[in-house]
Amino acid sequence: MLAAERREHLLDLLARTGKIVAKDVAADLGISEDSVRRDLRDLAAEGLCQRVYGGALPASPAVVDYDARQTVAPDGKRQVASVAAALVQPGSSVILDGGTTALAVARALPKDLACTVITHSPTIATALIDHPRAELFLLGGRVFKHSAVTCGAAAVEAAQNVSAELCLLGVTGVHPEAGLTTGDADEAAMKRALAARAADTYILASCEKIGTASPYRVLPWEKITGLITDADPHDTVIGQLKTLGVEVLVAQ
Amino acid sequence: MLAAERREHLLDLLARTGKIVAKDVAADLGISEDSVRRDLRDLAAEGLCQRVYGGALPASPAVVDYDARQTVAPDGKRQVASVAAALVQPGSSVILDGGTTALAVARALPKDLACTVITHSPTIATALIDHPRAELFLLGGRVFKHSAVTCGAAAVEAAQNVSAELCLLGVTGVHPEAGLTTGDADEAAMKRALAARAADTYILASCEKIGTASPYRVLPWEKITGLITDADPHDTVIGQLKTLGVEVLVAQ
DNA sequence: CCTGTTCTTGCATGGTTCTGCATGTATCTT
DNA sequence: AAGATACATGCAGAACCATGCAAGAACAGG
Repeated sequence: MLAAERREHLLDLLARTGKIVAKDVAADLGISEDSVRRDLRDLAAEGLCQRVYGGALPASPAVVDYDARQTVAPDGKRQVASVAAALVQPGSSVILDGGTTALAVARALPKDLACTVITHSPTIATALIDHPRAELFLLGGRVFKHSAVTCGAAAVEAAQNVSAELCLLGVTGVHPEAGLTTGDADEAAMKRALAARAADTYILASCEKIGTASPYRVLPWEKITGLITDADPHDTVIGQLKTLGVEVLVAQ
Repeated sequence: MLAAERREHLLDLLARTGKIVAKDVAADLGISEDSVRRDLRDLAAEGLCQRVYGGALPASPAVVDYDARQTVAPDGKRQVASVAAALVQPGSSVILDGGTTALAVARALPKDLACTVITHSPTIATALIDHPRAELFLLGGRVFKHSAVTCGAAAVEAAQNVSAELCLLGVTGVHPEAGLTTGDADEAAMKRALAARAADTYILASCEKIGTASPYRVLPWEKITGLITDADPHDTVIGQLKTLGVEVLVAQ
């Protein structure tokens, strides 16, 4: 592993997990703690991180301000994203929906993960440009401005030509009776088309979506593999979903 | 193995694996590490990679990010963009290429202009999300990371299904004899496909492109309507182009 | 076909940078 | 307060690098 690459890795880790433990990283990468410490010292000297006893933390808020605004996903979404990102196997293909939670998933993917990402969101495509080993496929079509994703006939048609192991879908409503719902008919159709092209479909649902419903039905429960959420596992709605046979992955 | 071929190999390797270890490549190709190092040094000098101890990494994404996000396009590009944006008639359709100059054009479009923008650049699509009256169509396909645009068979096929009054195309080289050129074969093909779908094609060429050539020919002079540039109108190369019958719009 | 020039390549050299270890010190935990 | 953990420093070996040089290939002109 190149020294510069190692430093990249550290920054990436810091951005994703919010902290670095020198000992752990050294063990992970199979290098001495001294090297890690030296790197951290250098990074701190450049203002890229804050050195603390035992490891490092992100640089002071003032410095990361700009990045932070971009990366700022509420904790819940970040946790959901992190669980979802872990589902993506090296070498596999994943269909990634648009939306802020899906964007958080894109950002939670390790920088050096070799996988194929298929998406209908230009925002997500842009976010993944700097993942050198990720193969990117963008589904074209009319851009639906409200959600910043492509939708409509052309986009659905484009989706017919891809397939993947995994589909990670965002929705705006998760309700025991109403099912999975969203605010636009075209968007709902697009989500259906995406889900149909993957072996497994997981729903990304940060806790504020649970128990709510939007006008347009996306999918019935039978069509999905599971739900990823940061909601309290003992929540009554979550309980109802489990009764319906939905696999619930809880992000804490 | 030819020197140029070797450099291609290095760039390819860099794009695929995200890093180059001089030692390994030298062993793989059966050449001395010195040659590899010399190549890497040259590539780095051209900004095509970032030289680090032990090998090389992709040209710093941080720099690209910075450029892309900061609205600060160099004055020249902004002037070119402003002239190009003025060519877009209300109610018309325009095919917009990727690249920094095209991005500047997108930003130069009046916020309330009602038009249809067709693009293969997710970056440009994202930039136009907040133009409420602009209809946006994104051409899908495999994302070519170096330029952040979709390229390849699927993208070219998608381009066959659109048409427009105007096409605004960026290139990396504008040369009287070599014609319009760019650095990637797939990208060149995509640009040709885009130009073929518009009644008029204008080339966006900030002054540093004038008189230079890249490996792959995009279009001959006959296929384009005009050139938009901020170069000195009395420049000898510009004079030669005019002699060739190219309409030159000079941005001041 | 020959000759001189230019470019490329591999090698040798000497300098620079990196890395892991050892040591003594600082900091944390109990 | 004492033990454990983390740290900075110095050091030596290793890896890496720029430079200069010479041999060879490619090329142009005669």
